[in-house]
Order: sequence, then structure tokens, then C-alpha cells
Amino acid sequence: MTNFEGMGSLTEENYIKSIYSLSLEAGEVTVSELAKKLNVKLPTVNSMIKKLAAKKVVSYAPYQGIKMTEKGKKEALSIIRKHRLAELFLVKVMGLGWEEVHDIAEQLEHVESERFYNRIDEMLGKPKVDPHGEPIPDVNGKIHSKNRLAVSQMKEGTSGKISAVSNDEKSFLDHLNAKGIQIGDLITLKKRESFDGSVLIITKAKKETMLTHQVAERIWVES
Amino acid sequence: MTNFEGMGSLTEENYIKSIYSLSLEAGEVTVSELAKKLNVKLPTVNSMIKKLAAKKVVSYAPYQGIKMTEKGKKEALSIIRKHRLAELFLVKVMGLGWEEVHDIAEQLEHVESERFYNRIDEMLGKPKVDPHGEPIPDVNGKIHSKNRLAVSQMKEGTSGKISAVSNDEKSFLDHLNAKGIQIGDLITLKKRESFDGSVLIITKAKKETMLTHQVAERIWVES
DNA sequence: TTTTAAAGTTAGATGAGTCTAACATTTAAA
DNA sequence: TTTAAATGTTAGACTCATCTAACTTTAAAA
Repeated sequence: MTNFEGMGSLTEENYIKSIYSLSLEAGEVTVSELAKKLNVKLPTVNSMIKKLAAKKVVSYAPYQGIKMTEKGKKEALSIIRKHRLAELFLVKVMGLGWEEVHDIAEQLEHVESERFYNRIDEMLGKPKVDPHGEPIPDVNGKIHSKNRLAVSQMKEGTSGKISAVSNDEKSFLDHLNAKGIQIGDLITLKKRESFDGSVLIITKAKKETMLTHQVAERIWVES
Repeated sequence: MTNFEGMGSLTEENYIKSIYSLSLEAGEVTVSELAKKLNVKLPTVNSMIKKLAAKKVVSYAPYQGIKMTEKGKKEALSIIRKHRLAELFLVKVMGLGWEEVHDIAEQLEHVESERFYNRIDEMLGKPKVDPHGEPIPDVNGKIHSKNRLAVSQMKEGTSGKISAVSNDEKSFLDHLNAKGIQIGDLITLKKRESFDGSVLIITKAKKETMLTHQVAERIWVES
């Protein structure tokens, strides 16, 4: 089965998505970061990067980092749009839980059909955020993102409404479900432990819960 | 009926689906029929058949035809179930036309998620037929199919209610749409031309329309 | 029944995406 | 500032799904 013009293979799409998300953290992406994220070896990434560079999706020079081009960003945002629309659709229309939609969306994001995604977009009322509070790029790849602050960065004694979590894997969301944490909840930061960065928060249900740094930096409040 | 363990690649799934549908016509499938259907050359089919035979999905001996095993049939029915559920979902829930769902379903049928398909099945009320009137296999691969008669086989002067069309490609369905033919319509066969097998029918809208043999043998009435 | 056409098979090549082993460069430590 | 560790690259091999070219078997025609 052939792929459409312009768009790459499934594998290429996965590289593009990963490069994009890593580049949000650091700007430049290294070959080893990418290899780790995609669960392949360094030479595999190396050869694929050359191919993507030839296609002008990334810019790259040996031993220098990998940088996305505008073309690459557009493709990445198109895939992310599809992924997030799919997740919201699975939750809102199909009644699945926010913790179980990631793996399905990971497959649906590769479906090639304007019609399919436009209908989803319409049915959901051209939504701005996915079930995890992450912004959904519009058809032109534009993201309307709000200012936000990681729980790990909140000042002691302050409160905030949870607006997003930046990880949609089941294990992470099961963890949040177990602690009764959801998008929209008002939480208060009671204490931060300086030696390990863990935080003690007071949840909506007035319960105290400890979050490790890795968890707290992936939960965001409006700011 | 599992999707995960022994399930093959996307390519294998497409072979299995094609072998199954060809075998419904003839029982035994030839290498060249399959090559034509999948749009690949003979040696490509030859080598893939060996692989599928090794996996006990088909039985095969050189120069003899290809025959599906029970295991192969089960896999085929699982894929067909997903394809038809997807088509009905796209029409009923997402409001797409019956002529535009095939290509999307062709992609969705490869989604691996029991959860996804069970929800679709539930939302649709465990449906028995897809938008083209074709039966949807249940989770165990069982098909509840009604007796039916091809329009090409109807006796002159008899009437029947259209129960299915056995081709879901856009070009074919656009053709039927243009003639105003839909599932559930009552039609009457006025005349059959013996030299080319074409038929003249009277549609629901009381209009006379000519159908070629190729079209008439793909439209079915209840019997 | 012999010959020819059609269908099927084998052998070997290709491109995509992956790997391991060996080598090169950059960065961090001693 | 030299050396060791980490990171990146090249070369060559493997699997999957495909191809073309050449050969074999079966079926159809003369």
C-alpha cells in the first residue's frame, strides 16, 4: 500500500513527531535523545536523519544537533493535531477514559483523510484542547496556548487550577487517577522538599498528596 | 479472535483479506487472481504465499491453488468485522456518506484495540449489517447472513427490496447514487438483455434505469 | 498429440528500516 | 592539557515486501 505524495511513511511520521516534541524542550535535538525516545540504535537514527534532511524536514550537519525546518514543524503539527483530535474524540464521543486513549490515538494519527479529521473537528466544535489540556493545533498548525506554570514551580502556599498534564501515557495517568487528580481541579501547594524536588499538595478533595518532581513537572496550573 | 499475538503485518492482513474475499467466489484462489487484486506481480504473491503457508494461514502446494485454513478464515473475519464496523460508524455516528467510507475503513481496520472496536460495536447496538448491507461478523467470526438474490438473476417482472451491494468502492457507489439506488429500495426488473446481461429496472422513484451486468450482479435483493 | 500460450516458480536485485562492529569526534575529567 | 568517556558516524549485514528476467509446469489450441 502506498503513501500519499509529500507525506512520509509511518516511520518517518514517528521520527518527525519525536523530533518535534524533543525540540520543544531543547531547541536542538541530539541523535541519542532521539534514539532513546524511539527505542532504536544510534546508527538507525543517523541514517534516517540523513533521509529527513534530504527531504528538508530537518536540518543537520554531522556532529551538530538536529533542527526542524519550517516544513518539518508543519508536518509535526499536522500529526499532533490528528493525535489530539483523536484523543478528544475517543473521550468525548466514544466515552473512553483519558488514560486509555493514547495508544489508540497513536494509531489513528496516521490515518490519511482530511474528511475524517474535519468531521471529528466539527463534531467536537473545533476544540482548543485535548483531554489532557494540551492545545490542539488548528488546520494551519497554529497553537493557541495559554500561559502555564508547572506544579513543580509553584510557590509554597499558592493555589492554581490544573490546566494540563504533559504526558498521556497510561501509567502516568493511572497514577493521577489513583490520586484523584483531574484537569480543572483547584490545588494548593503546601510544601516543596528541596532535596528531591517532591511537593506536597492539597487536592480538590481536601486530601494531602505527595508528588515526586517527575510528576509535578508534568502537571500544569493556569497562570 | 485475538489481535495481538500471532497477528501479521499490515501487508499480511491485506493478503488475508483478499484471499478470503476471492475464496468466497471460487473456493480455491489462484496466484494470478491475487496478484491482480493486490496490484503486485506474480513472484511477489508467490513468496508471500509461502510465508502465509508457513504460518498456517493458507494451505498451498506448488502449481495447486491457494486455500485458506480455519485459522486464516478467523483472521480474515476479524479484519472484515473491523472494516464493516468502521464503515457503519463513519456513516451512523460521523455522518459520512456510504460512498466515502471505504478508504477510511481500509485504514481503520488495521487499528489494534479491542477496546476501540468493542465501543464502536456497543455504540451501534451490536449491528448485523454495514452501510452496504453486508453482514458484520460477530466477535467469534460468525456471520448471520440472509438469503439473497443478485439483481442479475431476478426473473423479469419480479420485484425485490435491495438488501446489499457487494462493492464498497467510491466509483461504484457514486454510480448508484447518481441512479438514485439505495439499500432498502424496492425495485422491479422489467427486462433482461440476453446478449450482454444488462437489465432494465424500475426504481423506487418510478424511473427506468439500465444496469450493466457487472453492476447488476453486485446488487442484491432479499429472497 | 504436439505445440504454444498462460500461469506459476526460482533466482537475484532493490529500497526501507533496522542491527552490530569498528572507527571518529566532541566533551568532560583527571 | 592530555586522556577517558560519551556521543556520533561509517560500513556492512539482515528482514520485509517488492521487482525483473529466466525457467518450468499446466492448460488450451492446432
